[in-house]
Amino acid sequence: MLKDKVSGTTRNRHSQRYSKGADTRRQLLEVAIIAFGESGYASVTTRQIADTAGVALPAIQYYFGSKEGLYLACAEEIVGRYKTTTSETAQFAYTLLKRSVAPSEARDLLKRIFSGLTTLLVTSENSQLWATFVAREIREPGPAFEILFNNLWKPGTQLVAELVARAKGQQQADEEATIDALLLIAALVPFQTGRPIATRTLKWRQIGDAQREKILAAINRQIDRIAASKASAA
Amino acid sequence: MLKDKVSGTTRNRHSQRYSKGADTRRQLLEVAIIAFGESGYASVTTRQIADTAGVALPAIQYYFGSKEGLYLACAEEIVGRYKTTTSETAQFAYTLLKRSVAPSEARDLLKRIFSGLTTLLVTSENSQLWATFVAREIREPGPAFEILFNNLWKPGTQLVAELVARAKGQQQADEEATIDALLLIAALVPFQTGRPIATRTLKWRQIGDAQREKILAAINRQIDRIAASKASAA
DNA sequence: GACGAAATCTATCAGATGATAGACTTTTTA
DNA sequence: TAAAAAGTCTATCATCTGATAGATTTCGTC
Repeated sequence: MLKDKVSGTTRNRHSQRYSKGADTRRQLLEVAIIAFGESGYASVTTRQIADTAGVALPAIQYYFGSKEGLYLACAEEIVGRYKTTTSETAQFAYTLLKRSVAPSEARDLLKRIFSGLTTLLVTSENSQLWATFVAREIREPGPAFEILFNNLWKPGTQLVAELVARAKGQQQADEEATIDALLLIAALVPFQTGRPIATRTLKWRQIGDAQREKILAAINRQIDRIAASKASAA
Repeated sequence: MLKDKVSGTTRNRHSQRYSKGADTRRQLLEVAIIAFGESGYASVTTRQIADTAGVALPAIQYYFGSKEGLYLACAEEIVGRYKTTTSETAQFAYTLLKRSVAPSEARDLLKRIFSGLTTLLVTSENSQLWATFVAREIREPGPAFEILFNNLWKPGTQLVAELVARAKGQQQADEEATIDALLLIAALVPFQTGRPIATRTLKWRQIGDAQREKILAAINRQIDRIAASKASAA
């Protein structure tokens, strides 16, 4: 038997009897994140996942309790991976925010962050997979909404909003800066969630390094424009 | 019997025997657009639609042939409504584009268009319903993709791209202008597709007139910023 | 008023889906 | 080496889902 169906961390209490299941569990998670991300919770069947993962159907119930349990486990797995990937930059940014930040400094850090985000969400094959999972759950709140909102979205938008405010010469993010931050983050949507239509509209066959540069240039233009409009009507 | 299952326009050929079904058909469409828009094709069951519409289950097969037929009919219905709603502004814009347009003129027209779009997609209750339908099909191409892409998305983005180019002092939309246009359109996403998370991030309880003004102000800021950056590195 | 097309209904089917039962296999431990 | 835990499998269940069959009702036409 298995105790904690969701996190699955309760194994090897004081003497592990037999543990090979970690591989199967990981394999199921891997396949499920991709499948749920591509097609959504309702469209994916447990049989599809089990078949693709190369395991028998009841393995899902065995390791995750239910289809929904598997879905939640995917979200937790993603949060873990994301935090690992972005911890350096995030740490640096939070440290910076504690002291007074010059507008140009905030602007450059914004560019740096969005360069990383573009790579993470648009270019890198591996992260596209879970990025679609997150994007879907964020725009259509489901069982995993809270965990993704609190761990990914909320800290991310807050950071961007604070930096936008600094770039505009303010000391703290107000509502206007937060809205600008949302629009800036939304600039990634066409190339992540909206990839099929963006490539078609721009007549791109793929999004490679050349395209990545053009996207980044457009986002940097937008950051520069925000920074340039320092004294806003308030 | 009924001939054309999808468009359903083949009735009353030369002498209509008996026709009450138009009401039922309309009612099914109305309910289906909302349901598909809210939850997506796979998550909605034909029974849900039939029950909500207050008709028996086989009515869907009778009028639309199949669930997918109903879905396609929804898309056609939406295209019709959208064209009706936006034809004035669109006509005006296309006429304008035929002659040389001053940057300030293009900028103002952009603002006017996005003011209308914001009302259409964000404020107005009626259009939110089908807007979610369109947004979903656009980002996850399904059976109705082609019709929505060709009739709504393509002409819309082309128009915005041309105006963005003019606002930047160019005579024609190049790739950079098209990307800027995509980012501008993407600015609506947080408040349409991303409404639940945007309201939560901004601590808004609803999106009323006050919020609409703030959104519009942010979009206008972005348009002004684009127009201000006329001489871009090319 | 009778005929027939149009429309709507009840009942049912075949397949898919999430979940479970229970037998069998693998590995650890004592 | 035998007991026990962990893991995996086949077979099956109950339910849901899209679709169909076929009877019944509605209403314009002649």
